[in-house]
Amino acid sequence: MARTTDGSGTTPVPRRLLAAATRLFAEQGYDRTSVQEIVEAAGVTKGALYHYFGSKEDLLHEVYARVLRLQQERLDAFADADAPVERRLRDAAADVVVTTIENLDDASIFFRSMHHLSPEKNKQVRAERRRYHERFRALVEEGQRSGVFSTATPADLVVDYHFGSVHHLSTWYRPNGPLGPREVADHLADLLLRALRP
Amino acid sequence: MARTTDGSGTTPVPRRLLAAATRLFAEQGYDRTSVQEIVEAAGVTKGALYHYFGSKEDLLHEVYARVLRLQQERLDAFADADAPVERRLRDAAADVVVTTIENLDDASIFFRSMHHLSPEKNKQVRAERRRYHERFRALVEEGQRSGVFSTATPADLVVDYHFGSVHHLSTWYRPNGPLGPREVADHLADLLLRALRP
Amino acid sequence: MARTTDGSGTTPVPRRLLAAATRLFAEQGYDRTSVQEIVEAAGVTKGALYHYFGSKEDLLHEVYARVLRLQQERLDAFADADAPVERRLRDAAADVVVTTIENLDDASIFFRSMHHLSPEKNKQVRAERRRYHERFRALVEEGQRSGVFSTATPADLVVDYHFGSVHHLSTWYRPNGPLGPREVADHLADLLLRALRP
Amino acid sequence: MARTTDGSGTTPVPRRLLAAATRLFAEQGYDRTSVQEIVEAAGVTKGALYHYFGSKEDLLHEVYARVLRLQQERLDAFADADAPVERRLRDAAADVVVTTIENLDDASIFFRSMHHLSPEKNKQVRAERRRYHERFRALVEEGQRSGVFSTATPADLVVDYHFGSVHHLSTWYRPNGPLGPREVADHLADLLLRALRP
DNA sequence: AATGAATGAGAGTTCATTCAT
DNA sequence: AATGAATGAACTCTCATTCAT
Repeated sequence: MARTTDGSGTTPVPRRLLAAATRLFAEQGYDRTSVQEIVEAAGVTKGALYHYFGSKEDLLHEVYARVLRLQQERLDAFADADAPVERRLRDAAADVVVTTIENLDDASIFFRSMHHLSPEKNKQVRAERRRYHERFRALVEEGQRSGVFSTATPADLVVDYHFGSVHHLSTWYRPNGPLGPREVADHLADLLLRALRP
Repeated sequence: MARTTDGSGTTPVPRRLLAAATRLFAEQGYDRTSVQEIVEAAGVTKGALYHYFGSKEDLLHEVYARVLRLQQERLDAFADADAPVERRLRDAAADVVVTTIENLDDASIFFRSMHHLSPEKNKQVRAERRRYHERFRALVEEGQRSGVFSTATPADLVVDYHFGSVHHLSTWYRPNGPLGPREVADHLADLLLRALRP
Repeated sequence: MARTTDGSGTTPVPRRLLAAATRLFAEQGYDRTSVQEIVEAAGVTKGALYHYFGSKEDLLHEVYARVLRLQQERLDAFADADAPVERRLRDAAADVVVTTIENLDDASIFFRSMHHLSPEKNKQVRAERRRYHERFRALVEEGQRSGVFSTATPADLVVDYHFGSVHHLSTWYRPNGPLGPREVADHLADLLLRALRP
Repeated sequence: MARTTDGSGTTPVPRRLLAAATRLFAEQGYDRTSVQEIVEAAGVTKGALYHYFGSKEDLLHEVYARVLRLQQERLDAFADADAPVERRLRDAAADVVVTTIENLDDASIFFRSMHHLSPEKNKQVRAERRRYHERFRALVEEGQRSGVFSTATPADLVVDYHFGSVHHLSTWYRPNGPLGPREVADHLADLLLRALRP
């Protein structure tokens, strides 16, 4: 009886809905995905969806919340490590690339559909996002203060520079392309660190 | 009689429609903008829109075509200039930042709504986009061959790194923020060039 | 342990449900009140409601049954009293005004939602209603036969005239208006009796 | 080609929709009538309805507006007539009964569905309603001042008394009952005038 | 006695597009 | 060149009710 497909089986209904929504939002965009499509992909009825989620938007918000939590945890772990700052920044910069590639669906949604959230939820997500951004910036500033990074560019801009390339991954990265996640991550972290050389 | 408002006056109807659509697509996204809103903003009726454009999607495509044409022209000019390659790359890299900031609406649309185009049109836009990308990459490769740029990172990845930050601009750049277009452009071009130091 | 709030406590569950339903039906109308709202207001779950009541409509019918029983009892008491007919009619006419004002919620429901009952239940309520109407009419006819009331108007119409104004109370009467229930009742009974003067 | 049925023909679409809505709202109530039913009865599609009316509620509001206008016009005509006040009040009181009976559908809707209007629209309708009420009250007060009507009851209450019976008509009046509109009107006006005798 | 997950039908509304004029 | 009435399909969301536990 225990199956692992999305359509039905033992996976809890909310989990199935979230998985189906994630895939469809990434493939087609939030607006182009109908609630009907989601419930069909999850093998339940509309009523079930609205039993667990208040609205279609809530579903989107849940996708975000999950990604944000995951990324923040990983960044915290790397930033708190016992190593020189250039090592910690490099690891964090590379890790966000790897996890982004490994969750390209979530990433696409994140960077393409955030503006579909209501002002209220948008604010909430932006706040959590900012926390993440600032943790990263703190690493850059730490290196700048200790002289291992150049101070030519404001730390803020450096962070935006790097995250721009991370967001961009979902546009060009293809799983069966010439470079694997680790290789891309190393290259992008490399570019960041090289740009920061004094 | 000659007025300059969008609502009516001497500006040709197709131009008015395009301007209204650009603004609305940028503000609300393609899917969330109704044809009704566009024609109201342009001060015409639906019939007029469908007289000049085959569909709502055509309107989006026209927005793209205009941006692409503009950017390609500017890139060609900078790349063909008579100057050292590091100068030409720097100028091109900075210019795309400035023109992106000066047309943030178009940029938002570009990076958020491309997937709303039909496969056919999407292909066409991607082809033109690739041409642009390759011209840029050629500059990087030229510098790598001549030894002024490091060969540590594949040129393709370098270009994606930079354009990631350009796309990202519409997410964080605010006209009344601390940095003007030119300053941001200098910083971002700087980061690129520094990352390419051998 | 003995609490008096609606939300929970010692009040029996069916009673709590009925009270919540009465208030909500009066405030929002029958159709606009969801079963979910009722059970939340009563502090129970849907299962409990459907344990005690067969359907949402049953709840409405119970509200009616309670009001009808109460009004019939009071009318019978006044009509059976040992007093001249003009006194008995006057007291009955005034009393129905007072009790209507004191239970404006029930009254609103009564006059606005009767048509929401199924034909079957509607018939039942109409039958009990008719019994009430006829008891009242009998008083008018008694007075007409004995010559204390004018026979210019058919007794039926007289009763409808008076009950029209009673139904109407829920439209205009406000508890903190200039007139109290007793004063309104006296005035309306007065108008009825004056209209019946030979 | 020129047919007069509701389903289609030369009657303008908005008129057809209004007529269908009026009938259905009266028969089933506002909440129990679906937009689908209305457009089917009018022989058009939903799109057509929303082309002319902003919402289902707008349709209801239009029904009200039409009735209010009609009634106000008639009351003004009777009140402004050149006749003794008791004659003018009598005529106005009887006329509102006749026109109510002749438009029982509108009347049912009016007195049963007003609370379905949004607070905003409700306010508007109440304001127009009050204007009507006050015109009527002015007649009563005029008679009270000149001594032809008793001052025992406040004029406000007298008006509510009469209109209660008018509203009530849609509850009990049946076209094929023993009394015609004119007869009922005479009786009810009679009761009012008799109640007002000094 | 009571839960609450799940159903499934139907609600009001929006919208890109067409077409007679 | 331009109108605007009308279409028809799709949209998100609500709800009374059922049933295994």
